[in-house]
Amino acid sequence: MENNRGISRKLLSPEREERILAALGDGLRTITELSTELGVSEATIRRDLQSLERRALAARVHGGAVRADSGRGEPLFHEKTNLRAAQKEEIAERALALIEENDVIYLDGGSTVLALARRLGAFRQLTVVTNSLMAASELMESGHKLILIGGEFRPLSRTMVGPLTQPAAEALTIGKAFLGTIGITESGLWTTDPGEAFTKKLIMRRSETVILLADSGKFGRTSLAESGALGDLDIVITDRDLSGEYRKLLKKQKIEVVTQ
Amino acid sequence: MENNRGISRKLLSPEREERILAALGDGLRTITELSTELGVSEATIRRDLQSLERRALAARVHGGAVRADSGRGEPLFHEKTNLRAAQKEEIAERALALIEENDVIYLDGGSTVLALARRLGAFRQLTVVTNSLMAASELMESGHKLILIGGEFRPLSRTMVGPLTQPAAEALTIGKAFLGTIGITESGLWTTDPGEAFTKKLIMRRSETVILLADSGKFGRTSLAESGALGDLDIVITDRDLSGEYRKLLKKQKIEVVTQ
DNA sequence: CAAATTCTTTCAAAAACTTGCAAAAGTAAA
DNA sequence: TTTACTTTTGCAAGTTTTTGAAAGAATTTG
Repeated sequence: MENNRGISRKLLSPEREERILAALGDGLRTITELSTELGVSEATIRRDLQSLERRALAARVHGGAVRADSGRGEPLFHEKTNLRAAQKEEIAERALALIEENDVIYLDGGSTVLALARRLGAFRQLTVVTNSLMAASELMESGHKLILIGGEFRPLSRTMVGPLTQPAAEALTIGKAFLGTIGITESGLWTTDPGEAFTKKLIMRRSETVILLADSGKFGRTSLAESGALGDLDIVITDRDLSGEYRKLLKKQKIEVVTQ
Repeated sequence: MENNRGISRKLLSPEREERILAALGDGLRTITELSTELGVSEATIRRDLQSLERRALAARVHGGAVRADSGRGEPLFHEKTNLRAAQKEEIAERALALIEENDVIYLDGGSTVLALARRLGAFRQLTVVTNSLMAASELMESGHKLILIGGEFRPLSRTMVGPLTQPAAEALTIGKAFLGTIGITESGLWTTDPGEAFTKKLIMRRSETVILLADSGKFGRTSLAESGALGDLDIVITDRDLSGEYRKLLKKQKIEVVTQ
């Protein structure tokens, strides 16, 4: 037999894939539940879930799994995708006001920035640099000059991240960078993936103006990897629910806050 | 019998093709089911499905098969030309035979290479480098490691091209590069766009084995930009209609020709 | 910290797949 | 029609993949 390095399955039949995803439909399911429900052993369920996880269709947790709600490229699992949709649209609208014709802008991954990408039809001629395949799809036929940062593809966020993004990014100078984030605290920005953190920091260095798009729910949240300091930011666009505490914190760092 | 590299059937009768596709109509069917249903041996069913798969009409999985079109999530972007589609599928099938588990491969733009990308599910673990957004979309959920070459986006071909692709490409070493082309003549390969030519040449330099996928209609055609010399190629995969003239030419350059 | 649960890895059996071969079924030319 | 040739088919041998069980590692819980 061939050496397959721990990858234990070639393909999952579409039928069972379908059934598992359906079973995962309503929240978290345990391995035992899935096993009895589909009439196969727990070992098999584990292998199936491995396959689904590898393709970013499900996320495993100790004892079970949840569906990776394919909400257009947002890394949210059991959590709601569109709970803050209204705020995100508002924030995108405000970000749009910061853009001028002929700008060179950078678009990060994340649903808030994607909402901004959808609005760029309002302009005639922009140079858009991005590491997000979602944003790129959105802008493919826009007529704007589109530059993709290469790198390793991260299925969960549908972005290119990691060290390979460096050489290409170093060759560019960006006017306004629009970034999203998982969380923001006193000590800086937070992201789930180290590769993503790497690329975010890189882009901040190469940008004249760094603009963070973060709804108020992001404040106070942390995650695995630190992806930049507050001092790296020039402008933060958020919604009106931002607490006074963070308002003060940003002010102290001389960061312009756009709200309302 | 002729040597067909594992492809064991020339043609499937339209009548049985019809019957099998009808049987596949509603979801996944097992080989045994199909065998008893159509009254032929399982071996024959397997060969029939092989034929259907080769023409992208059905997808096989361990234990059975599903219809290709009924499955979810296929048509991401509409494919333009179905010109020479059969040849392209054949060529892709031969190209697939050159790939081994754990290879590092490069996929160029173009519909022939895209047909190859669609078949990569047959492997568990590949590293796929590409400058094609179509190929990337196809492989997003494949579980393969996917690396996108960054650069300026060229809408027509949905690829990243030009000088910006250089820094990222220079950082990689590719095992097998699968390239398409607009035309191929005595003096080399031809492409419509200088930026695309630049990137093709770059990739050839970074690849151990350069494999050109070109149906016989490409031979003798030129275009705006020269994108490489014949000497840069190691293998050419084409269809059986290749004229003796070009056969000789490739032989003289010590290029392996895979046909039929 | 230990017990209980869950996960990963390994193994062997079962199921499914591929390939080579020879017989059967087609096809085309004489 | 016969003959020579090609293609398809079913079988069988050999290979690969999937699966469930079990042992040991890792994680969670009390």
